[in-house]
Amino acid sequence: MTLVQLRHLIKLAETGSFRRAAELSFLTQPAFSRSIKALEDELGHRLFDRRGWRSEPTPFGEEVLDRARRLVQEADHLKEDARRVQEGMTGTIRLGLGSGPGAILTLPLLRHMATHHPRAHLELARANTGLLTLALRERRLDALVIDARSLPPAEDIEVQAVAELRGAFLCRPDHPLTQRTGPLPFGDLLAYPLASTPLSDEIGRLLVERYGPKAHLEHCVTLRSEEIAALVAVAEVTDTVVLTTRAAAPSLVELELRPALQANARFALVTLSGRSEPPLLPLLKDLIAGWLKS
Amino acid sequence: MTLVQLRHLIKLAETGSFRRAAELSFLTQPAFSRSIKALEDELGHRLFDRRGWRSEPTPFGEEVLDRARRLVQEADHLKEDARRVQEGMTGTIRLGLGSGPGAILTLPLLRHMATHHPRAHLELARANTGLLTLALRERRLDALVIDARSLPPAEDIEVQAVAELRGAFLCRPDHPLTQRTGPLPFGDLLAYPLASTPLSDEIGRLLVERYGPKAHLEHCVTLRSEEIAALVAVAEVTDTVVLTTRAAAPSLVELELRPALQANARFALVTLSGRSEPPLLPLLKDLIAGWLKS
DNA sequence: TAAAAATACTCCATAGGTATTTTAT
DNA sequence: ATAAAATACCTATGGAGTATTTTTA
Repeated sequence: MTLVQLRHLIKLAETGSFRRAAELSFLTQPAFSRSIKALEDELGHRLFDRRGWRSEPTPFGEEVLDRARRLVQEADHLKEDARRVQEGMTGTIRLGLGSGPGAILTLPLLRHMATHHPRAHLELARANTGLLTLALRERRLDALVIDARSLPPAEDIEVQAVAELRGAFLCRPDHPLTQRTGPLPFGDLLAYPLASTPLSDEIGRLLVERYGPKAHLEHCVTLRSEEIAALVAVAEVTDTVVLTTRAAAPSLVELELRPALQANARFALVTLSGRSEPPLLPLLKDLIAGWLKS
Repeated sequence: MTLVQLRHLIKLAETGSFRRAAELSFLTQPAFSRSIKALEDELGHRLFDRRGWRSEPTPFGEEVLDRARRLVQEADHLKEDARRVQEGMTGTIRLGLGSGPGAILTLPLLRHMATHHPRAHLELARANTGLLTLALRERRLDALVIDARSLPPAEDIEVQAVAELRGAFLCRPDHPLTQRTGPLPFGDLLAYPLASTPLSDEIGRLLVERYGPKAHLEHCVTLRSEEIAALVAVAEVTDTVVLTTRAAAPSLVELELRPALQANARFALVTLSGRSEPPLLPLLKDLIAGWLKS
């Protein structure tokens, strides 16, 4: 029993004639007849009553036809969807987002897919690097967007840089510190709450190196959460200063320090090496890179 | 895209190895690899990542696998059900029953199918001969069981005799007429209500011929309904005499007349000529013939 | 009798086998 | 270094074409 035979049976039911159905199937009449006969032999019953001018399905044929139509239609859907996946119109992608990328990308990603790819499935997971890489290795996720600095190098993992985002100390526009002119010394920040996500050791060392032992993360950070959006919301209504990427907090303003912070987040796309990427991934990669470039 | 290719893909997913999956598919490894490759080419994507020791589906492959499993399973079900139809274990049959056959056969038919063929679909329709033959011609029914006498001969219709049932005048066991000894003259019946279904002209003529003008149907039948069961029910609780087949009224007793009635119902199986019969029909035919013979 | 389907035969395309190379761990 | 998958090449089976017969309205 092949899909081709089932298609022939359906064409035959549509036309009621072997000759005509053969034409529509781009076959000669004998070849078509043999195809039907092979199906009848395999199923053990006559499927069509040959009645000269117009043939018609046997009762058994009617039952087979019902199921054949469903089967063939599902096969067509499979092919059709494969074509659509090819063109990025549909498909499934499960993306893990680290803290920073989550804050910046969640909304634009959801919005873009909803408007431009309504038939595509996007699944977002927000978690820390450790959980995300675990999920990636277990094939629960297809790719991650995280800060490359938080990722321990590994053989089985592939990292593609996506964008470098400047880190900064941010506060609300009418914050007392914004009244001051010229770059601030780091010590002046310490009068206010300092909020940040859990940062990598690398950033910690850089801060101490630049601003002295007072800048030790354990010491100076008073509010810590993985939820950047929450930290930013707090900074909007209090005197809290937030250490994060500029892009994650469009409502806040940047504080100029002396010396300048010059610490960047290196957003990267992380995938399992040796595994083909889902068809939608290149599209998302371009999108994200485009957004973060500006 | 063929069902065979989809089966191969599924085997591959089960084993994670081309070599092993090839074995299980009774193919050599190169042949198997080509089958997968052909599918990949047709769908436009790699379905499996070849990773030496153990291969695994690509994200796209996972999506295809889901649908492939459903498709193949449905195909298997189709074949399996065809086999079951072959063996009379399942299938659908739509049977039309005339008045007499309906009264006698409805219950036994339903009971037998329910107990011996629980997976088979039986659809019964009770109506008069005209409506039944119409439904048969429109393929709304597969076969009829009716009294052959009520059926006008036609080219496109095939009639197989099933059984001849003796017609009789029947009444309840303690009916006044049963007290009398010896055969009754027809006139004695006229003191009581006479019930019957609408009978054919042939029977009408036979009655007049045998018992005189008083036996004209229009004249002597006081209760007429297509529902034999209802007529019998009435005869059980009143002095009504019923003219019908012996088998339709097991609770009643037969009245002996002089001359004897000697009118038979000729139950027949009616099908459309030139149309294959449903696989279940021969079974039903044998059943019915068996029941009516006794 | 005329149109449709089945049969007889021939041929070729495609699926499968064997031998070998390439790839990945 | 070793096992697995891909490639190259060859073979054969089954599906398709042409010519013809059989069937049915």
